[in-house]
Amino acid sequence: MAIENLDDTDRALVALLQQDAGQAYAALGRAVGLSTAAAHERVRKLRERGVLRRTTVEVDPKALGLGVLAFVMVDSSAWMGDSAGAFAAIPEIEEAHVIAGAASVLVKVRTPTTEQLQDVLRRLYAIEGVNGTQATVVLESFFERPPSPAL
Amino acid sequence: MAIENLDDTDRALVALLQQDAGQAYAALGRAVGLSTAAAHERVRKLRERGVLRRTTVEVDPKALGLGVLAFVMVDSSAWMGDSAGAFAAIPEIEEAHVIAGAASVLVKVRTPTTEQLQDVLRRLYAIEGVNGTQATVVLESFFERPPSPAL
DNA sequence: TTTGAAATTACAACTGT
DNA sequence: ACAGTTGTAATTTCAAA
Repeated sequence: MAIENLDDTDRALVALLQQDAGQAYAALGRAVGLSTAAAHERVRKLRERGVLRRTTVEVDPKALGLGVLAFVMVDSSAWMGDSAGAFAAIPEIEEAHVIAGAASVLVKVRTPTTEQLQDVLRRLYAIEGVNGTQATVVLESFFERPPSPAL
Repeated sequence: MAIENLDDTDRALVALLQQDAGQAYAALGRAVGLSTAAAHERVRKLRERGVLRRTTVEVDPKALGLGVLAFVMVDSSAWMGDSAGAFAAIPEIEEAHVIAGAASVLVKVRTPTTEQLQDVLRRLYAIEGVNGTQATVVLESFFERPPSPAL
């Protein structure tokens, strides 16, 4: 699952789909020099192998009423390695990563208001082992984009 | 563009599309109690209004050879408000946010190796006004998911 | 909302490597 | 066996009534 063998065609297909997952297989095939069915089969296999996960839509967070974005460093006294579930149970948390360094978990949080951000912090404190948080509020997002495939 | 008026049906459609943007309009309509064409029209308008942006595929970063994830706090002496382009020009940077607090920009970086992470830091230093970076390497990602619509 | 034509997807059977 | 090609049936999209 980790080390996958992707050729140039696979990588091109991934890049094209990241840009626009709605386009027809015929268009994908044309772009990489393959027939419709061959492009289809390649993509099916990429999905099967787990290289491609779900197809989603990017949303404008502000339009959903999510105007506040913050990153929170979560300090803990205990080993947080299997607390993934506790973080996932807080829907406002978009990402949670175990990090090297001072704090032990870094989370990305989106809420409608700063009051609700505070409420998320309260719920973070309720997680077993958590003994401190340090929130950094985002003033402006320059951009957020999908990972670009390594050369 | 910022304050949008979404009813419950719109929000349900957004949530369904985030989960699986590939499903047919007939299925979407059934799920929210609408005809195929009505669901289609709703989604078309959500796109038009910019609530829904592009449809993409989620990829497994490891499968693309992107095994290293890090968050970097970028300190600067000058106003970084219009340096978005300079950050966007570094493809390894997935997100860049202007933040309140000590450092002035927070970036999310994905690279194949830590050597290449170091190279990204070098390129960050080359940006006008940048005078310091502080990288935090991710040991394990619990999860990364799309923003869940506010209640 | 329903209808229907055009486009697209999904699945064959087949071919060459 | 494997990956690709063409052909075709079943779905789906999407505009018009």
